Amino acid sequence: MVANIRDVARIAGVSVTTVSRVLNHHPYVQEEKRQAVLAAIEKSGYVKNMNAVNLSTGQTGMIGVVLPFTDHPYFAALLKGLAEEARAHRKKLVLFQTDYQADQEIEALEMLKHKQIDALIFCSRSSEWQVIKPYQSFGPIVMCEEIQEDVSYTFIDQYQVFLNALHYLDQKGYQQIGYCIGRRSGTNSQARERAYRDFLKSRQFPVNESWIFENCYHVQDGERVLEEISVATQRPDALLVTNDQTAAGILIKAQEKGFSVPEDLGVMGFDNHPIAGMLSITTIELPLEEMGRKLFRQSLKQEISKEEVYVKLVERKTV
Amino acid sequence: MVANIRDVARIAGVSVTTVSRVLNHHPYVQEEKRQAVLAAIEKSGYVKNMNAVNLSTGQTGMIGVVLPFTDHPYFAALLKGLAEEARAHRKKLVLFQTDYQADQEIEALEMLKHKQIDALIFCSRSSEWQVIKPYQSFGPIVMCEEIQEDVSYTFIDQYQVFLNALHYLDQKGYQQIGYCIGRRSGTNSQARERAYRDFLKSRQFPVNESWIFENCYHVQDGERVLEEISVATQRPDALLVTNDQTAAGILIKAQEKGFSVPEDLGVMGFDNHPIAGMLSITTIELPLEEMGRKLFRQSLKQEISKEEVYVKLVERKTV
DNA sequence: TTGTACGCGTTATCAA
DNA sequence: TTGATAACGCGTACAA
Repeated sequence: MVANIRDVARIAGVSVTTVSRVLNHHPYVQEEKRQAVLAAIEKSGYVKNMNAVNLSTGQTGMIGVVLPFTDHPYFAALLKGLAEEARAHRKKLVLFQTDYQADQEIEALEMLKHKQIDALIFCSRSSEWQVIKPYQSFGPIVMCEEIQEDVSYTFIDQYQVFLNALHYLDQKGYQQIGYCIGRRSGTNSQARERAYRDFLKSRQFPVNESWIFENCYHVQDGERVLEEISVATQRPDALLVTNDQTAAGILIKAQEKGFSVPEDLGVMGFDNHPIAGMLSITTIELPLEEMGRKLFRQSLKQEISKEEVYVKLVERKTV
Repeated sequence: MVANIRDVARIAGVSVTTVSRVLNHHPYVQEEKRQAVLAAIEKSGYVKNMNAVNLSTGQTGMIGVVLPFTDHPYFAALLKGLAEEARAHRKKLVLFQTDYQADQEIEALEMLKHKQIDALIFCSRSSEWQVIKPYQSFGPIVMCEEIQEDVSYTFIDQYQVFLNALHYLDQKGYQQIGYCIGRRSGTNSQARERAYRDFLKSRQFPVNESWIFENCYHVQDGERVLEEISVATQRPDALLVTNDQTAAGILIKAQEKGFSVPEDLGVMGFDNHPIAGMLSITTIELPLEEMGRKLFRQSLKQEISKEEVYVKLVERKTV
């Protein structure tokens, strides 16, 4: 019933090659035969089976994207940039929402190996580099972190950015600085932690492990952080908060609890998400969509490249 | 260089059929030969090419998802549910971020036609049903709206929900009610508009076209709405706002402009996004993740089904 | 400019 | 339990 290229050829009275040429807009085909083929396609209800094309060419036009969640503004913004660029290149994105589960990352890598996707972009990862590395032989792999390995990536100099932010808080007179972060592991987080510890040491500021708050992603996490602070005996006087959602939660709860910001507590966010504007949060703007676009372009190239993007301090009212 | 199933067969001294059986964990294969095949796979560095499998089976294990943006909380939540269920079924999602461009929807439909994806889920659409309809013969298509056609969908009874919300505002004494919406077109939006007009007529409330605000998706849109209201000669005393982001923008700006909510202006949001909790917005909670999960399950079935999900009023302080 | 014939790598069928 | 062989549908040298 369903016609294939051979049926079309038969009906049109030409060879499959000619049909293929018409299909792919190749030159070297008489207008007359072209029309005959087109008519045969119409008549037979022929539909191209891309799986056969993929098998023959060894490509699928699909690029995999690994990220923990899509419902967090950070990753949503990254994804937006990726999707824009993918559309511009007429490629499609296959989503791997991992929830930071390594097995989902492996599935993505396996799909690269099995030629279901042409390349793979990691917006974040749980797996060790050593497990990812061998898959590079199956296609381009792109990371979103500064990693000292032979792989393409787009990065922000997290160490320097964090250090600058700390200096800024220092300048404003804060001396008991803590920070909120998603997870402690991950190259980006560890660069931040190094910056933090180096800074405290250089300034001889007090170190208090309980001023490092983990699992901070959403508004609720920020509320939790302020709850903890409010009952602590030793309180930080400023927080570096690695996303604006958490910063927002902190502010909301601070108001509730009667903490005044920035007097009792300085709060510096990251991302410059619209919520930061709403609540007048001083924040560090990250060019997430641009990162997404760069990441995508890197996934198209065989050559390894390293791209840096830069942040911008947005001064508002919480520091 | 790269080994295929025939190479493996040759090395193991068996037929390709036997290799295929081992690969697919079929019974009917001697342990001895099994081991030989496994050894041959190891030795040859054999990697399965899924495109060949897809060609042979006519399936890809990929499901397409069409949505305008991924960086809006409404669609992000839907996508989260979809992704969860996809993972549970070991399927992958292919993303079509359309920005409401019909041509992107066509591309998705064409991929279904060309067997690149097994099914297609529309979270929203710009195309006429008539253009989508013929593609149903190529695989399951699932919609996220109540549409009187022979197609699967998961829906909220938008007419009734909007009507209930309007009655609630009425009960609270508001009489000059307007509303904010994303776009006027779309089944869901039109059901809401019908509810709105029917309600006003039944109550003989004034109709004022300028109280219908379009293009409301983000916080900034809400700010814009309140700017407009503040300079209007005839002001609404309450707004139904079809997403919490816009509602939040309205509140922020209202505070700036010295409008008091709910006294001067009642605001009722939709979604029950975390931001609604933060700003104590009275809102109608939509079970978006559940919708995503249902939509995904429908995409796996050939039979057409219609699934309803239900909303919940969350009373807070803006009405 | 056109056609033949083979390659792509797997699964399915059917006979042994 | 195993194997030979035919699909699956398209792209493309190479020959004409």
